[in-house]
Amino acid sequence: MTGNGVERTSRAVATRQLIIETAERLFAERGVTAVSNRQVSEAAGQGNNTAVGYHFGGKADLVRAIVRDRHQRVEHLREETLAQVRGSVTVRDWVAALVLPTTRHLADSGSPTWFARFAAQAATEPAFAAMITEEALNSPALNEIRTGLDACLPQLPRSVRQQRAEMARTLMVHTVADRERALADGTEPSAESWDAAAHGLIDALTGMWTAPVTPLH
Amino acid sequence: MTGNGVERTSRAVATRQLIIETAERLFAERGVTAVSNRQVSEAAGQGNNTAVGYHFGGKADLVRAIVRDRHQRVEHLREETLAQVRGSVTVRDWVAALVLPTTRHLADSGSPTWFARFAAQAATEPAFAAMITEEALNSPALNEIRTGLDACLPQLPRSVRQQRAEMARTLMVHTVADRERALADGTEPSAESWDAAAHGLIDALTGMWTAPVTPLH
DNA sequence: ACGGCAATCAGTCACATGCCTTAATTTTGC
DNA sequence: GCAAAATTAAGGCATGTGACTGATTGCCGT
Repeated sequence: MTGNGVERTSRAVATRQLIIETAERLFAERGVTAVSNRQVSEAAGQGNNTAVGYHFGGKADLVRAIVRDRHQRVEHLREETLAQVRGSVTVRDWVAALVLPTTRHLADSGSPTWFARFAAQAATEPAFAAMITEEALNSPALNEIRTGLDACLPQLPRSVRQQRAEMARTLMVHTVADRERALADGTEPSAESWDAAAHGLIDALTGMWTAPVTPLH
Repeated sequence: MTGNGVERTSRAVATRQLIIETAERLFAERGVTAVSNRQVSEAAGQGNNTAVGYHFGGKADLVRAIVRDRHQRVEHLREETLAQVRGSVTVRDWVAALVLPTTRHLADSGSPTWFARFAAQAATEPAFAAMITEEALNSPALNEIRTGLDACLPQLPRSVRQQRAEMARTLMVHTVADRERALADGTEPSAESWDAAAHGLIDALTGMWTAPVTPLH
């Protein structure tokens, strides 16, 4: 049947993983909707042109599988980081806990990487945006970081808090994607390393979260 | 010949404009690459299924035309705003000059609007990203605002300035797109009005730009 | 009024895609 | 080992797409 996440034969999980990685790369380079399931299957070396359909169901399910695969890897890093910040009441610490797991993962993954560009596109594409945010809520560590950050900013009005949370998410996703794209293009990235990019992002996000709220008019 | 921007008959410019507006809507709702030229032509009421090809050349040229059309409208508002801030040395003033023209244009355009979502997608799609940034550089007012803002932050290192400029751009584009999407979905937007969203964005961006730069390690 | 020409319409063709069917091959449960 | 299930291979089919072609409409200046 359609591989629905249940453990299958080792060959099957290998091809699943191969398709996931191939698709992530193609999607990042050419665009999620611009790449057909057929192209993914063929690029993954599958003679069967319906390999994506067989293993995942459809493109949406493939996208979800890619996201889950990466989330799973980043989650470990998030838990590590979380252990070090837990109990802190400093905005910067919690912002760092939000940023560093992702950038560390990218740095550890060698070069080139594709996940950041893929994620930015998937989050922007109307067909997948809802799914992406939905998947993000499944991370316990991420939710704990969010509440920890909220606790550092008790005076922030609800609407401002919500707006800044959206902005923070947007900023993280697209900033790392921009750097990844620059690395892939060969154009000079604005930060020397993933660590430098992360620190710049943490500075900026901390400034954003702690910015004074001016009244309307 | 292919409508290349030169003034043609009134019927042609009318259909061109009709296609532009139809395409903007379809692209915003379903995704730029997910919508075919054929669908755009038909949705615009053109019996000819190659109307897009005839009037614009290809999808990339259509996207460019949409962007130019909106840029042109926003540019007027930018010049007005610019006249009021010119000479200021306050970061917040220049940030406001960056944000308000777009949000004002969206507020003035009635409801629903589609440009913000379209722009966010086009800027993220690898096939169009370069063109979008290229088009953005054609705005004299925008460039003056950028230099004005830079002048307010003379102590900022080059790399940090560049990184924050990218972040500011990303943040503006996607934040207004998020609000537009929320309006279209019927979900509660995090800001009550375009003005409120703009002020929240200005607060956040000002905080981001003026955030202290911490050294690495 | 009328002839030229831009603009629109209508139909066609080659091609890629998603989905389906069938067969071959590998893995698993017993 | 062996039968059954799972996986991969291979090809076909209907549909949608971009590009091309020729016919038709309607506006323009003379």
